[in-house]
Amino acid sequence: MQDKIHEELEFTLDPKSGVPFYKQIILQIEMAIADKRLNQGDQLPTVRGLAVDLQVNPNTVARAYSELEIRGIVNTQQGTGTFISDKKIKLTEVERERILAELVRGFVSKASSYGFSLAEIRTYLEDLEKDKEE
Amino acid sequence: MQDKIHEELEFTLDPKSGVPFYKQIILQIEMAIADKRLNQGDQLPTVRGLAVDLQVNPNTVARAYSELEIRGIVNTQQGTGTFISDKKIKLTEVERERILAELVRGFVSKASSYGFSLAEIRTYLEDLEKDKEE
DNA sequence: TATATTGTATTAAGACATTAGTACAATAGT
DNA sequence: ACTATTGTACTAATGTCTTAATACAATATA
Repeated sequence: MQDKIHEELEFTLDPKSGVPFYKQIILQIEMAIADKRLNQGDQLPTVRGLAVDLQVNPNTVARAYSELEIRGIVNTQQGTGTFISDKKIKLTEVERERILAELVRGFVSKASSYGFSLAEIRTYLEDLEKDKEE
Repeated sequence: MQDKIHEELEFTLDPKSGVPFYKQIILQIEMAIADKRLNQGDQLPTVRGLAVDLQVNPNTVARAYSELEIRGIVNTQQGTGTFISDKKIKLTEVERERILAELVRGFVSKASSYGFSLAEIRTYLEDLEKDKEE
């Protein structure tokens, strides 16, 4: 048993968005991790619990958790629950670098096609960092 | 009529990748733009020509071009061809900012969920820039 | 060792995505 | 005008995605 479930997560689904339910769940968990509302060891809502809240089939929640598990972002244990994993002990620096490179590559190629330069993107990120500090 | 078609583009398709043909075409064009192998005004291979080269139906190439056209990345004219568009005269600064923000938002939230910090991502981009200069 | 709680597996329905076949339409250049 | 060259529309076949129904399995804990 680890930490308690964060009640303040407040997941919601938008059926009109065209984004599949399970992807919306993944995105909201990613966001919560980025915002530090979810941290290592935190328990996610249970598959069943979240399914009831969101009024979807448990499989839909399970699929979201399953994708996050494949990525190493959560750990799941039957009978126990699903928890934000402690990635630091699982990924080597080489693996981290490879994943980041892959993420960045896809992002940069898309941004470039819109006419954004590498420098422009970096500057934008710098501004984002400054905003966070304030 | 504008510039000649770049012969050195060398598009290829990997049927085993699981990525749809039309998406592979889009990605390779985005890459070529990022690498400056394609620049404003350049003509892309014709729908039919590329279809023959890649051994796919013309509609598959047309679909790739069509998506790029919707994004404002290429301009298409029947009887004439498809060309890399001059985005600078079409997008306002506000629109540019909005698009970049949207791209970055998705990317950062995903990267964060893998445990990458904003600072780490920015540093990685800086290194990329330095590599390009060399 | 019950039994409640947690996640998992299988299947099927419906919608959507992907591609090819074929025919059509607009423009350029003679 | 003619004709070659360019992109486009329509349709059908096939596969994939998304979700739900339902039943199953592992763990925790009383």
